[in-house]
Amino acid sequence: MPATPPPRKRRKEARPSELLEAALGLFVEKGFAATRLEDVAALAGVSKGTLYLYYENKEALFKAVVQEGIVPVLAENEALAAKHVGCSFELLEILLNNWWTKIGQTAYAGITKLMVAEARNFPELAAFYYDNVISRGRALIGGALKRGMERGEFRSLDVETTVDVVIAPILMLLIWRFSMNCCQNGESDPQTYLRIHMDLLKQGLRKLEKESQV
Amino acid sequence: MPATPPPRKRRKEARPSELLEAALGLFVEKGFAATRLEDVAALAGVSKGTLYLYYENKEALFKAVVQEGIVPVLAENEALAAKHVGCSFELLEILLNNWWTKIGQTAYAGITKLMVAEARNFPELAAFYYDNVISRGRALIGGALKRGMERGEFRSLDVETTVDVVIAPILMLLIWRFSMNCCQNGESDPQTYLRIHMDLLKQGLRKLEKESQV
DNA sequence: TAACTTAATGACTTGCAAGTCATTAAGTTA
DNA sequence: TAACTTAATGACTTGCAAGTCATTAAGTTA
Repeated sequence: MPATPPPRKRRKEARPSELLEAALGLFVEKGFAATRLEDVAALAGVSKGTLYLYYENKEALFKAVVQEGIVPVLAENEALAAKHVGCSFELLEILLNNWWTKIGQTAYAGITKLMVAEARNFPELAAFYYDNVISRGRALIGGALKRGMERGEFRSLDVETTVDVVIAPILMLLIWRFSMNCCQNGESDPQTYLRIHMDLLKQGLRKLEKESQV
Repeated sequence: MPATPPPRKRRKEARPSELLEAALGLFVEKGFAATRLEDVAALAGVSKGTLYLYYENKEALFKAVVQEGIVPVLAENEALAAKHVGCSFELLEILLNNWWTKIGQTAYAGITKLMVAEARNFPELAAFYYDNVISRGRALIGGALKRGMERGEFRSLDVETTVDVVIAPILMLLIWRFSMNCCQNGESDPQTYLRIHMDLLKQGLRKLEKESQV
């Protein structure tokens, strides 16, 4: 006997968020190029044709994932920075911890690795991500460092470059968990890693008395 | 009139190294999955069929690139570490600088990014790279840190985790140049970046008098 | 110089995934 | 309940790249 297909439900409102969630999961697991839109559709419980009803193509789907999931956290961090009154290292800690909590500990961490992995092959996505996430994130950390130097809490270093040095271990932590992590036998847990990074940074950035003012 | 094809030269000895060089260039530019073996062959001046005469498949070709180009630098660094007699921070500097010179400044830097990018989709390559490059590299840096802690030059921290924190900025530097780099307007040059990293590290690792011994 | 060995070729097969579009049917309107 | 609108489907088209293999011809041996 021929199996009767399940009835097709029409749920125009629920589809976009369900598709984005499925897309996030597969993009993070497989990467951008290797994710099949048919699989995204299946994971969201619809057919491939339906996906194309809501998103023009793979790139549009990806941009929507970033826009909905990551951009809001930057806005939140910008608000935190604007109203901060304490010392600058504390501000740095707050910003990095919030990023770690909202992005690093979620599936969105995988987007960081995806962008690093596929930027070269998808320059338009790279430009979108740079404008909407990276440049804003760098400005945020750069602001905290500049503030600390101006208030005499940190020693004077080139801000733009120090930003990159400060965020590199955080980025690597996010990236690692979605790449070579598989091989490692679970050494270095994130908590310890972040604590050591902040420890080294706190002592490393501190202005020592014997050093000359700039 | 039909163009006469150029004469086909038989050069069994020269082919492997020419194919490896072409493969390195394209792997680094496009990534592993997106590199077409036909393009590798063309860049090396042979046909696709010829490539398969020398390397069983794409994975074998990649392993050969790593084996010939990267593994020797690790052996060299192990020799440098074994014969070092000065202070431990100096050893750290020597190892990181040598890695930067021999790998970071060459096309091989792109292999770091490639592995991070494609480890998940090619677990066998990931395992090969982990065993032959990453674990040896970590052991090298870990040894220098352990040496410094035992001699009382560095404060006591979890070695395995500190290794990751110390190498993260170097890895990010290599990775960045082959991914999002395209978007950036040339801020933060490698020289300044490495100097700031080593500056922060030198002061960050230093054992301060007031701190308790472990 | 004829017979032979093997490096090199490239047309071909296979399989996969993006994107399309004619068809179906869920839910609404008259 | 018949006519209509549009959400949803999935077979199909298109294009691409890995890997194969029968054929060609460079260079060697007898």
